[in-house]
Amino acid sequence: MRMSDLVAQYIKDILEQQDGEAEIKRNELATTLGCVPSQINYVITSRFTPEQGYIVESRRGGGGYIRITRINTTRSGAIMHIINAVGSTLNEATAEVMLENMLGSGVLSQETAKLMAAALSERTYLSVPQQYRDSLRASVFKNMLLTLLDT
Amino acid sequence: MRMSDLVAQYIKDILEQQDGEAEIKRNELATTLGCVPSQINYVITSRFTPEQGYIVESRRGGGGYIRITRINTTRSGAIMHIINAVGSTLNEATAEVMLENMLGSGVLSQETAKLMAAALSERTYLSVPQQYRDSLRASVFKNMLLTLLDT
DNA sequence: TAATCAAGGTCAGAGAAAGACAAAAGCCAC
DNA sequence: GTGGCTTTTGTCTTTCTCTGACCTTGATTA
Repeated sequence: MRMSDLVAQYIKDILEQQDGEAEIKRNELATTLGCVPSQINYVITSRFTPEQGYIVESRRGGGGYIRITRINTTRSGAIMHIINAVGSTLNEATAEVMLENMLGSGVLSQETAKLMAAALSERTYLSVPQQYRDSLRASVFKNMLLTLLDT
Repeated sequence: MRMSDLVAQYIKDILEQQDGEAEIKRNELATTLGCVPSQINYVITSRFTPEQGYIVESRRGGGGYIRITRINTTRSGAIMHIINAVGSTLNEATAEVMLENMLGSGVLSQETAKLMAAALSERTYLSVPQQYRDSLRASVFKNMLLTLLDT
């Protein structure tokens, strides 16, 4: 197993145990896992980005630390958030961005995201007059998201 | 026997042993079988394509790999069958029966089935005049099913 | 306040893997 | 034997990982 995976796993374990928040000491962790300190930075910048649903804060100097927080600790919370953000109409581009974000933050699986993208794509709505499409899309999107709340 | 056949056979053996999933290291395999690494790429692109029922994922860099997954042909076949069975219109009741059948035969997961049901429900289409709904539903259904073929 | 110590941050370079692609070599059908 | 396919090989590229040297920031202490 790669060193980077090991470090990532270690951090994820802490996040899991501590409800989405992990505070580590860079040097200490590097020593524990037997790697060089900058490896920790590498892992954080490559695997714990905002894109992937994490916030990272740190502090230097004596008593310094690195704190990694998982955004949207609960899946339902994230989904509710999106549902609320969608108004009565929704265009395709916006829908796609939202799907990508949810995919990136692990709220949706690849399969689910693709499925939803298909159900929201303009191409799928060709048989319906343009004037109805954006409100239809909003409705489809929200109804699909609602079903994800109780899984 | 040709080198390419040897490589293909080797991969198929692993797929057989490991329940449809083979993870290999390109250079290692090349060394084992006594060929050049790009030979492996050739075999994969010529014999393990999506058309032939495989999904290939890979990763470069230290600790990289190539993962080949055999797609479940029974599932794809079942999905294709449904797609072909749906005409240019589809009412809610029929859609629901189809979903239930697929759920029952394990073609769809609970989550996927619920998601699709939401995207096809009459309630979701309230903003669209009735006359468009059944063709819209058919279109949404087929497009969603298509995305399930390559997973 | 200045010096010192204790963190973490940055960045570039080396190395490890896979990918792309084109040239060369085989193999058939005709 | 020629044209067109598949196979084989090699070269160069891209992506990802790991490391070390040096930098910046914050706390402590003389």
